[in-house]
Parts: sequence; structure tokens; C-alpha cells
Amino acid sequence: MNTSPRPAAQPTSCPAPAPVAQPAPDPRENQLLAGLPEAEWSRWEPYLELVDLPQGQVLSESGRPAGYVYFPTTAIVSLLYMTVDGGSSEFAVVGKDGLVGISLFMGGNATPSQAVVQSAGFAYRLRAQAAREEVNRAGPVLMMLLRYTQDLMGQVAQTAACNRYHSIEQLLCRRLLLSLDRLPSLALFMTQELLANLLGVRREGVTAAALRLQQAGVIRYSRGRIDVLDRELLEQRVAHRTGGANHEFFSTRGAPVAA
Amino acid sequence: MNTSPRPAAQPTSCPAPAPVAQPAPDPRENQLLAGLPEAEWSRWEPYLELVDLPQGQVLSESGRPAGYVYFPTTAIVSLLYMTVDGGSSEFAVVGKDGLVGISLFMGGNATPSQAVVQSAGFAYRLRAQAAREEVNRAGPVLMMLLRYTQDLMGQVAQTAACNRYHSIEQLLCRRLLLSLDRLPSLALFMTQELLANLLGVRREGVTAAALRLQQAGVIRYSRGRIDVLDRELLEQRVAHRTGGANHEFFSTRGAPVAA
DNA sequence: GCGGGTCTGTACGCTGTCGAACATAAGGCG
DNA sequence: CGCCTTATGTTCGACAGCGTACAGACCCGC
Repeated sequence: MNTSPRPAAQPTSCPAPAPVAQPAPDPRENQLLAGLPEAEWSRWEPYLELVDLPQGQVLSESGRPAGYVYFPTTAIVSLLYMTVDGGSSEFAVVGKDGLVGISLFMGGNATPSQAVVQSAGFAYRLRAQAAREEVNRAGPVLMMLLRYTQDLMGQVAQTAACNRYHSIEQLLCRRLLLSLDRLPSLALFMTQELLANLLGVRREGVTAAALRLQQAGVIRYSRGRIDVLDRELLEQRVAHRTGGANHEFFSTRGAPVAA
Repeated sequence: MNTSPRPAAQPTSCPAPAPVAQPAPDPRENQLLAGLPEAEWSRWEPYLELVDLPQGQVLSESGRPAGYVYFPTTAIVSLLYMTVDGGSSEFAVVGKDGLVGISLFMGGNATPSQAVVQSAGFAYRLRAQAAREEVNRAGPVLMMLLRYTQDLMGQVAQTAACNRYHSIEQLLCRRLLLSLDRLPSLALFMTQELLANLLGVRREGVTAAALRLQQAGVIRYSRGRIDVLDRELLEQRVAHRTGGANHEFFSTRGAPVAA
């Protein structure tokens, strides 16, 4: 049984991925923005505001309403479910494939969750009010929102299943892939401690799993930097079982994110 | 590590709760229908069709599109995430508080999930086409849908957290409460085998936990029937830890569904 | 009332994860 | 260069949950 509350998975200031100023990316690197019809897009463009999100920044909290909807391009955001004792558990990851701030459209009581920037980078944001108006038009933007919400639901459901069936190593592999899918490079910047908090396991467990992965030539890492050497192996390991059946999952996304 | 695939959590034909014909309930026992403004309601009423759902019936499957949206009144439906090896894991429970068939509105690629009637009872259903038209009006119905989707997302996220942190006994307590919240009585009709499949644990684990609960006077059970004797105790046990902290969760719903 | 199917209880060995405490290594900074 | 902080590696005992196998108990139908 578990005992002490897992610390909320936030700061643990990682070595900044790149202290150099990155070029500001095109808003339409975000796949949702890219998918908008021309009409909606031209209406939106003037309102989109570029922001540079540092690792650890909290974009929205359960209590107070967030003022913006964020469309990440190079940033990656964790959605965390908060426990009353201050712990947390990641239930979804949002990058250039999605948007942060669904609850703004949805109304209703928000869940006790937090959106925290997990990997520093850029995002474009839109004032909540503007976003809501767009929804009321019931046009393509609403459809986009609904479609994404559906995807997100799938990701969360899968997370639930993974949390039930997967070993630490599998959880780790899946989590690395989730970040990998949303970044251009093969380098991830997160400590084992941070990963442990996101996954809801002990840091030692992550260490052990990471060691195995390194020895197998899947990854190489050192002090907060993880280089993925062989993505295919990573994908295999998500579904790999020693004994009998695998509880392999269907992949939500194009690439075999597996589970 | 896990090994053999958990059997999909479907039939295991339970003793039918009540072979007697129940009186057909008012559609507005469903809380979503009850919350509709008069105008929408009168437009809908003619199209609502009462159905008596037997335990085990599959309302929607990942592949083929479901033809109806269901609003349960006395029935309870499990949403299951399917693994490739035929196993399944419940990620949400829908009763009179909700609706089955969100994906109909949402478009996009559906997740590999299944909606299975978990507790026999009544529901009102609406043709998919009619439902979709209603959404396009962008009126109160859409708002209702969005609000419920938000709630559901919360439930799924909580399930993910529970699956990570909770012991079998806690999972069991939570699951009983989820059903209890959606039924009028204190009697549940589900075998330990079925519960095990829903929770993604071994049946023996459920047996052990159920024994403890019975000895503590929380429940009484026999061959597929579970009577809740003390709901408060049940709620306490969800958050109860032997050792240190609890990872107690916030409750999504009015009553302290806890976690 | 007898048989067979179903539901529940029990036992055993095994492994993964946990909690705790400590050891080593790699950078940052003065 | 040496100190200090942070990240990673290691060890140990404890135990929850797993897979397997089987025994009793209850219900139903013949």
C-alpha cells in the first residue's frame, strides 16, 4: 500500500532545455490551429498572442478560472489530478496536438486539476472571452473543440487502463513516447524524480527501469536529459510482457503509442 | 506483473435484479433530461423511446457507430476501455446522472471503448440523427452536453488516479459507491467476478476485500447480491490508509464519493 | 432430492512495488 | 580547485497483488 503523499509534480527545476532564444514558431504548428478553415483562421489570427512558457508554470488551477486558452506549439503541458493531501497524478499530456483550457468552453464544475508546463516552449493563447464567443457560433471551431475533447477523453481513459495494468517500465516508456510525439527532437529534459511524480511511482522505480532501458540501448540519459536512441524499441517495450499476455492497448494516435 | 488477459467484463450472467416488470419510469428521472428547458424538452419528448436494458447488453462498440444516444433512468452502464488481447478496464460509470453516446456528437476517431449495461434497468433513447441536429442548434442542449462531458472527464481522470494509488479494497468501495449513487436502493446485483473484471483485479482479491467489508459490518452479500449496510463506513474506507497519508481524492459528486 | 453449474472461500509460492536509509557521481559557483 | 546541491544508484525488509489450484456452499432444474 502507498503511504506518503506523492509530492505534486511541478517544479523540480530541470536544466533548461535550451537557454538560447528559440525562434518564435508559426502558430499553425499547432495542429488544431492548422486545421481551421481559412475564414475562422483569419478571424482568430489577430487575437492570438505568443507566450514563452517556462517549465513549471501553472496555466490553470482547479479553483480560479483560467483566463486563456492555450495552443502549444513547442511547449508540452501536463494535466494533473490533485489529491487532497497535495499529491498529484498526471492523466493527460497536451502538446502541439491539442489545447489547454477545455473547461472554459464546457462550463460546469471543474475537476480538481491543474495544467502545468512540463517542457518549456512556446504557445499561442487566446482570451477566454474570445474563445467562448467562437463556440457560440457553433461553427467549425466548435467541431474542432469537440473532436479534440473526444481525443483527450481517449487519452485519459487509456491512462486509467495503463495505471491499472502496466509495470513501471511500461509506464515510463509510454510517458517518454507521449513527450516524444510532441517534440521535434529526440531529447527530453526531465529528471527521474519528475517522471516518478508524473507517473505516481517511486523515484527508485524509475531509476531501475531507466537503467534497464539504457542497458538495452533504448535510451541514454544523464542528469535531467534523456536521449531516445531507438524509438521502435521504446514502443515495443510498452507492450512487452515477460510471461503471458500483454494487455497491449490500442494506440490513440497515428504512431503506435501503444499504451 | 500481470499475465493473462482479464476477460472482457461483460456477461457473467448475474442473477437478474428483479424478474418482475418494473413500472416505466419518467424520462425526467434522468438528470440531464430533467435539466432541459421547457422548449427543448417539448421538442424532444416525442422522439424519446423507452427501452428496457438487460444486463450485459452492449450499447456501443468502438468500431461501428452507435445508432442511439441513451439517457438511463434506472439502468447503469459501464464504459470499458478495450485492450487488444480482449481484456477490458472500466473507466467510467453512467447512470441517471448522464448519457451514453457522447462520441456521436463529437466526431473524430472513437477510442477503443465499449458501453455495456452493467445493471439492468430502463433508459430513454434518441436517434443519433435527432441528437446531432439538436447539437447544431447550439442551444441549451449543446451546453448540457458540454457540461456533462466535462463531468465525465473528471470521473475518468479520477479513475486514472484511483487505479494508480488505491488498494483493492479502496477500489471496491469506490466502485460500490458509484453504483449506489445511481440506484434508488441499497442493493447491488453484481458478482465478485464481475467486480474483479471491472476493477481490473483478480477475483480472489475482491473476495478478500469483500470479506473484510462484511466483517466490519459495511456490507452483506451472497451470490451476486450485495446489500450496503452502512454507506458512511463505505465512504470512509475509500480514503482509509493503514500507514501514512491517504491520497484521498476530492469528490466529483455531491456525496463524498471520495475516490 | 439429486446433479451440475455458479458463486464464494482458502492456500501457496512468486514478483513487483513500496518505504527508508544511504552511497556515489555530476555539475554550479565561489 | 573544493564545496554544495542536485541527480542518480544501491540495498534491505515488508507486503500487496498475482497465478494457480482446489474445496465448500448455494441455487436451479430435472
